[in-house]
Amino acid sequence: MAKITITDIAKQAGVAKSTVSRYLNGGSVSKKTRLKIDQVVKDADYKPNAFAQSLKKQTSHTIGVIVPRLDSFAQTEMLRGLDAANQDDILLILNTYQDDDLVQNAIEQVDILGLGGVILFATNLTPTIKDALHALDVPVVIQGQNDPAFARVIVDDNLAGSAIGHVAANSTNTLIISVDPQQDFEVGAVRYQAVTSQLTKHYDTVYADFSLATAKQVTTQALATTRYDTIIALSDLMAAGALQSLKNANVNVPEDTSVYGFGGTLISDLVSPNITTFAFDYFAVGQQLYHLFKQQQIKPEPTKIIIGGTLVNKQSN
Amino acid sequence: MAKITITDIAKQAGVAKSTVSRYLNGGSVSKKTRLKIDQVVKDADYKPNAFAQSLKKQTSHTIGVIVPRLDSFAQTEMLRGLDAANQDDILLILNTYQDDDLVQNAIEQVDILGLGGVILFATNLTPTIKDALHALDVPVVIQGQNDPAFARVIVDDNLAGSAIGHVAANSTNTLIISVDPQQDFEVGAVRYQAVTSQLTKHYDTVYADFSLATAKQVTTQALATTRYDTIIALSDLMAAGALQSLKNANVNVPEDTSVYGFGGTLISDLVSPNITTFAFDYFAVGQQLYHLFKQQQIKPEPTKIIIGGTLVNKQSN
DNA sequence: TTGTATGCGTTATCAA
DNA sequence: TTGATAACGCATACAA
Repeated sequence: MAKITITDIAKQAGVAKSTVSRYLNGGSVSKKTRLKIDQVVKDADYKPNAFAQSLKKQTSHTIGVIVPRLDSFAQTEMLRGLDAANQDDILLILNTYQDDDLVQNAIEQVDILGLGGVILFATNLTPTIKDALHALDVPVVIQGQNDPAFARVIVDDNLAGSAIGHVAANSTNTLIISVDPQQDFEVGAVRYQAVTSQLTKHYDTVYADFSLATAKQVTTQALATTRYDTIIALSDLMAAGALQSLKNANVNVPEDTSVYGFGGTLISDLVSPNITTFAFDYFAVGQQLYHLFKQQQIKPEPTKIIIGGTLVNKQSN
Repeated sequence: MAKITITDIAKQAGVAKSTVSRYLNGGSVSKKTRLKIDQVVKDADYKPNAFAQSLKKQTSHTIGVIVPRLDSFAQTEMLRGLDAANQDDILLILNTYQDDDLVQNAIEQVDILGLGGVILFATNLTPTIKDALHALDVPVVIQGQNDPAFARVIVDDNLAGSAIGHVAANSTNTLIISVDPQQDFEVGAVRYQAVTSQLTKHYDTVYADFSLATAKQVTTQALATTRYDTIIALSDLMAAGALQSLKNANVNVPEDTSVYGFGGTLISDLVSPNITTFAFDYFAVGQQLYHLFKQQQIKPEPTKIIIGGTLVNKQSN
């Protein structure tokens, strides 16, 4: 595809290239020349060069979206929401594979690539990462952690944790599959405490890393010594891991043990029995993230947006 | 973060900016000035402006990766492979949500954003899309369809289909959940025919669209009138859909009906019983895609790379 | 309303 | 080996 520039257009239309530029950017152009340029632009299939534009304007319409993992329904749903709300930006997805160092790298890319901003799906907001974010002079919006220093969209972990905890309140012996609060404060601390605040009897807590394999493993370990009538996993995928472990141990769900998850993602419907879960509208989270980002471009302020959800009773309790 | 340019570096080092440019690009610089610039660059934390570079060089180190859907383990595994093999490029992921028009849009972005190339996860290679790809003057690599006009990496659907078909060869009544070959020739025709070529008795074929919901629905429809001893779904997710339908119909797997899938993704382990499937190494596909792309940059030719796989016997047959 | 001239940050050409 | 200069494509201040 031959690269046709603004100069070509100007030449063919018999005007100066600044006139074409004005035409393109909605500046003042007479009706006559407008029509003339209209024509030329159309048959030349002209597309402005984004590099030149960005170089000139010192900013780009590309937003860096930093995500910890792509193989998660919650994340991809949020991406879908972002995409749906997106009007005129390019979303550059930067996968960090749950590695904090890669988050640093990704943030560096902002300067290198001249990104117009950052949307960060945060798990572990380390001081270094926070500093790097603050050093940026482009809008930053985060998701997943409720840090008052940033504009953010979060799901209502208090509501969610309480709701699940409430249903399981009278369990006599509960196993909670959580995550290290150092790794994800929002889930490992906020959601966790909302759950435990409702429980009236004894409970044990084990940590996994959001993966199915680890959740399965720690569950098996726990089951080796103890019998639980309830297992609450702080994510659907970890609940699925627990389910597999229970199956291996020949424990019936829900007859012997009830299982709960969080998220309401496809996974909760995929496994059997389906997992009773607190469903978040991650698509809406994505949409709100985009809107919040656009708002930050106009007026930066650490707004907080909370997205609710609903308890979905299925077959696992 | 103050934007520090090559001119600043030059000034501070007391040399011309062209010298700094040479320094940065491995041109000839005397040891003395090299050390001097070394120092300045380091404490200034200088990062070259990607826009200016791309504008000057008329190409960028950003590769557009066009993917039909993000919420698929196969796709994300390939992305992981791409990322892992990636040395010095930026991967711009363009999600098309299985919409052919969006593929067109994505290809247009190549010119607009000045992308250095395209990696396309293809499902439906329409003439329009093929034309658009050929019109590009940057390297193009595709995955998913075996079109001799393009450099491509594909999984061995003949092998896979035959393997599954062979195991199910003597089923008396088989239901195949396929996809419209117009929508995905490789799966809907190649993989499909490899399967049917092995079957010795009767089989019916229904179409779904790779989603769990549709697969479930068409299975339920089929079960309404007929009893099958085998169901072969051309993807794991569709097999999961079939499984749910069977469960609803109180058909036992594998006692009454055997179920097979393709992919070997997490899904086959998530559902119960686990699905016997033909597992592809999608991570390797991703890696090969990147290597093939880099090779295209040097010497364009429609190379074909085939990635094999293995039959994984689980509990569903 | 239009055109001229300049600069964004970088690379490349060509003398010195 | 070095440096002055032009050019990449576009946007804008300013003059006409």
